[in-house]
Amino acid sequence: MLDIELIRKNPDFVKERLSTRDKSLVELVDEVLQLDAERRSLLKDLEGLRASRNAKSKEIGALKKRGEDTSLLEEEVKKLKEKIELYEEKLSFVEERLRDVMLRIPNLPHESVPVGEDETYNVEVRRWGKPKEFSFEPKPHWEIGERLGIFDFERAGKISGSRFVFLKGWGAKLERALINFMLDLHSRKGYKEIMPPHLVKPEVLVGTGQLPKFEEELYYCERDDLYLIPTAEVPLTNLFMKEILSEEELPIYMVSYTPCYRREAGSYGKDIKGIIRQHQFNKVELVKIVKPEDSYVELERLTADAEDVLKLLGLPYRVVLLCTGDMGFASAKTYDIEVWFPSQGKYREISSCSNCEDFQARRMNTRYRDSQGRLHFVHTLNGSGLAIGRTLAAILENYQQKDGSVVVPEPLREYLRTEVIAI
RNA sequence: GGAGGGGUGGCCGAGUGGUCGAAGGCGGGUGAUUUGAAAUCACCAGUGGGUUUACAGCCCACCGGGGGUUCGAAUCCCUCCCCCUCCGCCA
Repeated sequence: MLDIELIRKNPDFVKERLSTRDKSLVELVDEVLQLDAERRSLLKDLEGLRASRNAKSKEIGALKKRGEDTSLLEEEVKKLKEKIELYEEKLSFVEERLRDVMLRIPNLPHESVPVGEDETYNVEVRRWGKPKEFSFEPKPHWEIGERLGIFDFERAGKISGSRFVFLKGWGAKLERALINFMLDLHSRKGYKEIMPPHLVKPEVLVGTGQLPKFEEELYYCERDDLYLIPTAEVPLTNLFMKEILSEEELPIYMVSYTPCYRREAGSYGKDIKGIIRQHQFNKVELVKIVKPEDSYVELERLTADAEDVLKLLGLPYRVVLLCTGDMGFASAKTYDIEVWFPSQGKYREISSCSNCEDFQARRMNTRYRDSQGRLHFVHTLNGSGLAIGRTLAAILENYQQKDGSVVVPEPLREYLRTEVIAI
């Protein structure tokens, strides 16, 4: 959520920044300004009425103590009460609308973010590793995996539908090895390992920004009014929802492995083959809660920590700075890390590292008290470190051999106790 | 799932219809004392919102959430949520 005061005091700046994402957002700002003015005018009247009611009720109390007659005053307060109720109704209507509009406005892009309406305006900031030259035509990961008997898409379709998979044998083991490898790596670097709930309340998803705008992306359990998490970012970032942290507690670094559940509505036809886009996938997620002045340095470090996973696994990648039009709803600045897929001859997203500044903190109401005793919203960051399924796919493709076997990257060997996965 | 108990400020905890935004304690801040610290003493401090140049003053709201009774609710009623204890069930 944006700071209403910023919108009020500097509407043109807010409009300018938002329109770099999407021109139509300007209308929402105008709506906010109008509703906010309405709200304040109603509130002023209402508070005046309440003040006089309070004063008169107090007087009644005093008069009664002395045994005097109060029926006239009581009659007056009764009339005031009706008027108050009317104003309260009007006000809560306006406030509800204001809140709803506010919750649908995305974060302001940071000034260092390139302006552009789609991914063609993203800027590559660095590359690491050289794509391997194959002496044969590199196969897509699903062909490699099916031949090795480690993917079973058909039976997954039978029991769950499309975009699900059974990982079997070495596939399941490799997935598990990657989870452990990444958790171990990040916890050694000072991230605290967390196992969060996978089902969360609606307000939690409002906190991180998935609700109210992206409801159709989420799995929902109606009987219990709970949502399946689309990423560990949701429970981790919200861990300190509605809390006031002390300055010494910051920064907080967390790492978590969870499955992610996404309906992938509106992605029909995209990546139908393979395990790139699934309704359920595993991910190791990094979340940081920091002081505002540190958040941009922390974003660079977070991104570097995610990159380390690929470096250690020897997978070529590049880092892309997303443009304004391609960034997620809550983010002020995002780096995507894209890993090389030989069969596609392309880099594909495997991690997304974002600084949300105080956007989520406002929604969650997570603050900290500084040494002067003042309250500030924290800044929140998140990044995949990394998406497990896509890492597994990248390993299959980058480490495939002519005979269909796959070499196990060095750091995973101690977890898998094998150097090669063959039929 | 059943029975009972409970949710009050950063924390603990008193408060059962009218100067209660809320006693007291801890923790915090400022000052005094001290060479310094501890201890002691004095004083200051909730959060959000409105008004405003103002973190001054004034006003409004907030005692788990929502609704109700009343001239007036932290206090009474309804409802939901959460926590604790016991029983049942269960990986």
